[in-house]
Amino acid sequence: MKIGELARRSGVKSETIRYYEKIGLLPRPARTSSNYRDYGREDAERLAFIRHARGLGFELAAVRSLIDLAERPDQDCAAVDRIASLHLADVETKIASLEALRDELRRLVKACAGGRVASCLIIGALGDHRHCGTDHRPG
Amino acid sequence: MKIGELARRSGVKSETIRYYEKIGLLPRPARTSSNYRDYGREDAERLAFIRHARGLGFELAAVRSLIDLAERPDQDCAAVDRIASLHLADVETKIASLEALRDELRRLVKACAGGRVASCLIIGALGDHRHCGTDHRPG
DNA sequence: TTGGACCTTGTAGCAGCTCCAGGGTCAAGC
DNA sequence: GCTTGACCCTGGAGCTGCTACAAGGTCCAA
Repeated sequence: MKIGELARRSGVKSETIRYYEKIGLLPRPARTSSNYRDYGREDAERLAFIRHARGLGFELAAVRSLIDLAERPDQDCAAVDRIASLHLADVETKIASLEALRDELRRLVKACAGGRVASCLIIGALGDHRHCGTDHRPG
Repeated sequence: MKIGELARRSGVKSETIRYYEKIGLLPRPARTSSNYRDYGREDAERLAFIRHARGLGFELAAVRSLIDLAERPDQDCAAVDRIASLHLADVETKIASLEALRDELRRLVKACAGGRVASCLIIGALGDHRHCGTDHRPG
């Protein structure tokens, strides 16, 4: 199977597949006589695994660890659980800060009653020094 | 005021301030005889505006637009409202997909009852082809 | 005069792709 | 046999929003 077909089957773009290979997330596949990448079932499965993990928001480093773990079936799966739990906590943190952001944006948008920019409450809030202490940035 | 003091006052790092200048978000400030950047009150206010907007999660392009608008006080503030509303919608979308992610991660983590990797439900789910259709990626 | 804190510039790095240029390969149709 | 178009190859640049160097200049105090 050439890269295009693998891309169609997996839902991962050819460029991304090549990128995964470059960073060592996918092994270098066999090559045809004309130097085209030639993938098999195992490659497709590994790529599917990566796609699922990425779909769940795991970073590439975490995906790498998960693959390593999946290849050592005898080990205790506590390490897997740890990676997933850390990621879950991370997602929960992100949600919380985005919710705080959302609430503040809602207040601002609601307060805007139209009119000139000069009296715009959104612009006013952005220039307002009373906001200096607060920092909503996630992470 | 030199860049270090502006950084301390604004809570924005010197490197970031220089970066904002480089991309044209801050104007090039006056210089002292020894070529140090020399900032005034207006610069500090503009930087505070940027920091507030960034704190609310606006992208730099949006911040640029907001600054442009803030400098035309006679205009209708509908454009401001539009930028903020779009951003709010964006944040809400992100929250929704993160919540879906969180729910799925919670299910997985909960399902993991310990034991060997071979029987780990998390690893199992990642390799499972039934997940192929779903894509949780935000954006 | 020496040290340390500050400033200057330019460049490279992070994540995770995405896209492009400039070329090679291959099958179908005329 | 030749062209067309779809596909493949490599290497490198670009995206966001900083952050972190390196290598040097400036200034003030002990």
